[in-house]
Amino acid sequence: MSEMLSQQEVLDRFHARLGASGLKSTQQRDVIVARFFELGRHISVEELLEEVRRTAPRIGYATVYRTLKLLVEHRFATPRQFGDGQTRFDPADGDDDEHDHIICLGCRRVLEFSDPTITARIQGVVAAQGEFELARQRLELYVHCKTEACPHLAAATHR
Amino acid sequence: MSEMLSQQEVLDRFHARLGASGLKSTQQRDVIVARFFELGRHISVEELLEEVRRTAPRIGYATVYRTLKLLVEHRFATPRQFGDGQTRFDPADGDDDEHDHIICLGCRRVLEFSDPTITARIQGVVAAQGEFELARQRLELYVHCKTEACPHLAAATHR
DNA sequence: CTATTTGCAAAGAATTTGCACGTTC
DNA sequence: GAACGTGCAAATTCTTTGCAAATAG
Repeated sequence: MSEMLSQQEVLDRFHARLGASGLKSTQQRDVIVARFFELGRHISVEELLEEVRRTAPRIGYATVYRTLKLLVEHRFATPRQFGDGQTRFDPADGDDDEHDHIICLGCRRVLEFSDPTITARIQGVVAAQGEFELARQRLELYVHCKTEACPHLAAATHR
Repeated sequence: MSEMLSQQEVLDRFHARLGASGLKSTQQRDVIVARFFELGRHISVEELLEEVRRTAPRIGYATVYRTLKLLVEHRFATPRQFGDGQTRFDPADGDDDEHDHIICLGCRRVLEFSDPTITARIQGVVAAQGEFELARQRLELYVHCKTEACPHLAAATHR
């Protein structure tokens, strides 16, 4: 697990990596990327577009999609699908910085967590197999939370 | 973990559950459901439609979608998204019978596995939190496999 | 006979792409 | 000023839905 980096540091690393790939830094990209890291948690394209348009109203959603794709390719974002039909994106620091999710089936809240004992167990199992090299893991726990705010209307299915 | 049931038993249980919900058993549903359980592993709608049309060429894909939705609602199938844009469905026995997946980023093969030591650890963590009731877990390990058949062209992203 | 289901085609929703115009390097 | 990026709208892809005809109980 890598240490915490500031938004600015991550932005700088992103710029550096753009340059290294012969890509350009543009106003739109800067706004999108900055806001993405400011907000900092599993956001959908639509939410991000809305946020970004406060600063730069003429940005189109194709640009947001394209910028997020770029972020994903360079490992500054991780796409997630929790089963409600929309892809969410999590910021990452450009290295590997994974965490897992707890999703409440009632209120659709998504919490992040990370538990080294689980991770260790997983790595042990994969290593024991010997046939695979682990690239990435994804663990999602679908739960019913015990908050009053949460409608406990047994959402029986994933969607 | 529940014991193995034959296809026929699962089909019968499905019929019983249809009746109990005031739903009808039709030729199309029977063909789709039977084939789904015969094939037995994370299949896409398109693949299933193709399979089913060998027996009943006039079946439309709306029917396959609707039947799978029905199966999901009654817990005879579990929807999965591995990041290639298509929903896959896993057969289940109508109770809870979960397993996890290893997905090769190179060749897109999907293997099932289940490891009680991991599951135990997860349940321990959730229980320790006390705030959640675990409904379902999903663990996916994205790997590069060491088969020759597998193109090791570092598919860096999820898609 | 009546409610449910089907097949088709059209509608929706999420995402990608073609292209003329703008911007960066 | 050449290459890359943007915005728009149209295209794609996956999934859902409306409706008249067919079918199960």
